[in-house]
Amino acid sequence: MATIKQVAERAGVSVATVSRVLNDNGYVQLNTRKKVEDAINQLGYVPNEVARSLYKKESRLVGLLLPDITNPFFPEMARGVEDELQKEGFYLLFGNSDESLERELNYIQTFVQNNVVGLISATNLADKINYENLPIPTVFLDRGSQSEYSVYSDGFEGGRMAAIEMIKRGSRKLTVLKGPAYVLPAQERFQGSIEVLAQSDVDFQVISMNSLSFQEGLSKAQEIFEKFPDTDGIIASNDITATAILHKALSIGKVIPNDVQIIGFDDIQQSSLLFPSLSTIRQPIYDMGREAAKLLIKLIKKQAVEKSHIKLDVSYVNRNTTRKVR
Amino acid sequence: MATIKQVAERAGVSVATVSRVLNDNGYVQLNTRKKVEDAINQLGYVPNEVARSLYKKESRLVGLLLPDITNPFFPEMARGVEDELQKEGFYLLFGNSDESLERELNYIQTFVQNNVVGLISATNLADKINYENLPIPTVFLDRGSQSEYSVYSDGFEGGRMAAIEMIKRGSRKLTVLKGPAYVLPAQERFQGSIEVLAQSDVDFQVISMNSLSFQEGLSKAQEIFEKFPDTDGIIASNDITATAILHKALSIGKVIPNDVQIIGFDDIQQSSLLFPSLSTIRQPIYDMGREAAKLLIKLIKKQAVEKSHIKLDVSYVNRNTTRKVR
DNA sequence: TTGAAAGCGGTACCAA
DNA sequence: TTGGTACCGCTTTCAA
Repeated sequence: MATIKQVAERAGVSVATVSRVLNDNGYVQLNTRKKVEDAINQLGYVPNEVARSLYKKESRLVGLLLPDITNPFFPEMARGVEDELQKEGFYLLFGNSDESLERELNYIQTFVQNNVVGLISATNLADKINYENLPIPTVFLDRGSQSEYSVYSDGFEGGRMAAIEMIKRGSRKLTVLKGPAYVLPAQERFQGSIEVLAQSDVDFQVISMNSLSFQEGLSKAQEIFEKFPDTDGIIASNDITATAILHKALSIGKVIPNDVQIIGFDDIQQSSLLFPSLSTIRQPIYDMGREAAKLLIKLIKKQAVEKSHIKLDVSYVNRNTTRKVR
Repeated sequence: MATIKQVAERAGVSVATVSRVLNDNGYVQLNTRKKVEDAINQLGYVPNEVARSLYKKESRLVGLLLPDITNPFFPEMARGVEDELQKEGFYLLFGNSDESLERELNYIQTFVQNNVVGLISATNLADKINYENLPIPTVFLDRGSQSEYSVYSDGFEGGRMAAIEMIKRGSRKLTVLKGPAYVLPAQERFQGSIEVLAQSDVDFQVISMNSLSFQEGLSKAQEIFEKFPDTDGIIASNDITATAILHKALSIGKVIPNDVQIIGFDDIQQSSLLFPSLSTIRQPIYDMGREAAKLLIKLIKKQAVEKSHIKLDVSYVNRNTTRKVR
């Protein structure tokens, strides 16, 4: 690995001059520049980002903290973040917290130690407090308005939509799944659904979940179909649990959507691949990632930020676990 | 952010001494150590990794290069890599290449500029050549033996298994999908299947695909069912295409697996969630990630490496797109 | 057992 | 328009 010193020697100039042509600032005569560029090419020199980062006290690195990239919700989001950051020449330091506070704090510290210029966090667990004294801007993804900068989607409205569609499509005895309290976005969805249902003429019941896992969905579905065999519509907390419910329903011989309508939330990729394909409330996952990155970039560059809380719209995706509307 | 100098001042010692207690080497008297530790705690000091990295010419960072995290195959792999690296205190710099050589080279360069201590690459496109003059060890993931260090699974044997199972379960007119030439692992699978079929008494045909996307799977399925309506078994290149085929088959009224058996490759998470769930050849995706990380760690630590090419076993996963064996 | 100081590879100020 | 050099925060050698 060639260094700036070697380039300077070969070009017969000082390191200061090399630095000038590298960063394209200060005065450099044309033929001096030429000499330096030749030397750079001959040596295959690339500047050491670490040295640069040390002096400037900032890098081209951004930290991205996710609960678990293995959850199909997050890869799309990560991709949105990356694609947007890449345009501006930023790179990702990346970690999964598994919703463990210890892991989360550990990653945050490591990111900071490595001079990241910003942080995007999509975890549920951590309190704002853990991010408060950081020397760098932070954007929270997929969580509500309590934090200073955030990008999320309109869960409340999504919950409303889900309930409205279920009723419109004929369900009269609904079951609403309620996600665990620490998953904030799931709470908003739930509230939205409840609001609509409470104002309507249908019966409904609420089942609380301890996690949004497939396994948990399966066992809750079992419970629902056993205890309330006349349920004709289920509003799930996300697509994973909706998928589990669909699975269980099919395996015990329910006809979907005739016997039971099912609606999910998120619209992860696989939801359209199920058979029957899953009707759901779509979050613009990829765009959420992009918006978060765009917001962070503005913060990094200390540009004016018009909105510090960016709420994106959700939409109903009509597929085959809900009935045709008459 | 406190610096080592501030710690030294507060503790009334030199920075050299602070460094010694930090790294736990050299002689430090017990009460000196105490003073330093107190100062560290009072100031909330954490060492600057960038400065450390600059001097030592190595970091705690590892580069991970994937084609696309959005492809459900890769998150699990990435998780395996991360979980193993984390144990040793390494962190991930991460990028998606989209199989673009330009992006790939760009990421590699950035990784190197940031002093990564090692690299794991799961891309298909890039030639070994792009990695040859790197100053750091590289492990190739999910690709064959041409490269110096690699972790992959036994695609050839997997391809054989797929064909054997299809025949055993009664298919007599098989269609084998062949992935694009640049996706090396897909070629091996294909070769394995072909070998078995060629030695058997069944009819078979080969359809070449230009990509392993869902869309392409859908259109090839259409073609197959139109042109060869008597096909009673399809061996797909991966689970994504198998899913597309399943979809198309169901939508035109085929009964699965009675009319047509379908077998995939990979066993990505969603395959078990389909209805009917997808029979497939399972790659130990998570373990592949872990093994790659373990191998890289050995290389980084310059420990002896017993095997530079790690081939993991695949297995047949019997689900509901293949028939019960009599 | 401790401290002074050189050096890692850059950037940027100041003087020439 | 250029070069010398201090400095970023840390590690390590050498001398005390």
